[in-house]
Amino acid sequence: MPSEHELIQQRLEKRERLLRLADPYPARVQRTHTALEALGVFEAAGGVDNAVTVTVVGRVTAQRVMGKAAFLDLRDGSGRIQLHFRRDVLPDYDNLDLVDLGDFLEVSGSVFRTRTGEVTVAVTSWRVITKALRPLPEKWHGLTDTEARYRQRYLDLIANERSREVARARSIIVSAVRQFFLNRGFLEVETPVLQEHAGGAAARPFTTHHNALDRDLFLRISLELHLKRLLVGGFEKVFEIGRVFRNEGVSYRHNPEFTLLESYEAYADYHDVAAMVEELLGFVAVQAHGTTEFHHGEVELSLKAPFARTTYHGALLEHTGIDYRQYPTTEALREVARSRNVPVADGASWATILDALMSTFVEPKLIQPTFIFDYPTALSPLAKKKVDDEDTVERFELFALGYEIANAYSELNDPVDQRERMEAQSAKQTEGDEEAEVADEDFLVAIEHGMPPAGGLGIGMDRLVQLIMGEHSLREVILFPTMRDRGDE
RNA sequence: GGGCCCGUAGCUCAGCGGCCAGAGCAGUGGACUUUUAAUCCAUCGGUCCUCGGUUCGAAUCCGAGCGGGCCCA
Repeated sequence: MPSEHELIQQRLEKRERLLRLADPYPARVQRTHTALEALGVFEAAGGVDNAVTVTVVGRVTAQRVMGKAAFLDLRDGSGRIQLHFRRDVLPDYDNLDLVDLGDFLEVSGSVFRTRTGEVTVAVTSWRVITKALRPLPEKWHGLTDTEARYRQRYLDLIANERSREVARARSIIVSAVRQFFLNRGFLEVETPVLQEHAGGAAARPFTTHHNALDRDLFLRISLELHLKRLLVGGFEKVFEIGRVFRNEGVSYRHNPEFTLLESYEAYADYHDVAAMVEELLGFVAVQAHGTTEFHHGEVELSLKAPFARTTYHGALLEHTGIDYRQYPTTEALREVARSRNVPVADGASWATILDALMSTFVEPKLIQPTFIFDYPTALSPLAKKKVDDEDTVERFELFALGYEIANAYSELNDPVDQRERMEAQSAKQTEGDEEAEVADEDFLVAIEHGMPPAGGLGIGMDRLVQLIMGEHSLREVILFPTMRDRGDE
């Protein structure tokens, strides 16, 4: 782009001229106050002009030059402060010609209030501490192009307060979740990302290769099987917040890498976990918003316990009139799906079809947090069966705003049952179901040594941030979402 | 998977068959010592996403592709 090229050339020339005066990229800078603190000490000193002197640093976001004086806006991590430069006090005033929007300055001076009322630094000395070579987005409209916001997030963060707010909220939410589990005596652990078998969930893994070992490895798709090994090892409460990878499409709902929380608590069951999840969401909401009741646009959301509770069978029956127990075969269920215009792939299993019915007719209706208990065994190869019902497992999922937030089981710890179900999944994979679980012999050997009864939980952290912040797209809560190649350049 | 919308200057956008593609901001030059979307004058800046087609003539119409967004089952 010739025009952009010209803008960069002009700035490169200014950089050269600055280099002749002083290094415009110094390693060390002075700073006595942030912008916010500078405003604060001025007020604390009684709002008297020139009573306090500060040195502040930050990025120039606006310039209003009037011949022999100039006002610049300086922004740092705390906020914004105005600077006043005067030719009669600054021998190097003319060097302001070398300053562009986007450059970083270090400035010293006394603080005063202008006649229009703005607290401002009367600059007595200044220097460039970073010369920028490319122009920033426009000051008034900012950066609105969604694609550019995702591909060049740094520009989005410079231009859009909301993006900064979401990023900060994410940090608060993740740290609140961590604090919640630490407070309850859970041990935070880290388990392998590179694995021999990518198990613990139904998803296609990414494959990679270890050269020295000359062996293919997979990026993990869940945290489950290693955390359970730690239960075998004797830790009673463990959790991990980690990145997992699923080799699926990219959209506003899916990113190939996302952040998962999983926790396991020995001697607890899924009802204990449900109670804990209610507390957890309430805690996180209070940390982020100061309250469990908040709204996103029209939607009033309450994360105050207790949440609504229903069952898988009951919810599907209520919203569709379908009693899935009457359709025990794949063919019968496929016919039901067809009659409701739910598209079903040719090779789809009974469980997959059932899941399609749930996601189509039930999940989108669950706006307030709602627990769905007791899933079909066929959907849940790692959960313990109900005592009185072979076909149902002790599992719940929590939904809110129409999507899944949490997934929990009374964990299957009968090694014989676990082996049978893993081998059944394995057989499905051999038949071509690429999302079926693979048998992990090492894991099976581990639980054959005895894994205590336990309640396990998984929460998609990105979804949780969406829920708390009311963001529609996953790409708004992931700083650097995966994007397709643009194909040019 | 289906439908709709968008892609024009660094940024935000207009132009929707007809002189040479425009505006604001940013940039450059000038005026201006309390401005704050500063103001005023002048000026530079384009692969109109890509490829193909229709036409005397295409940013504009048609087709395909690429990228992005929204909606639906």
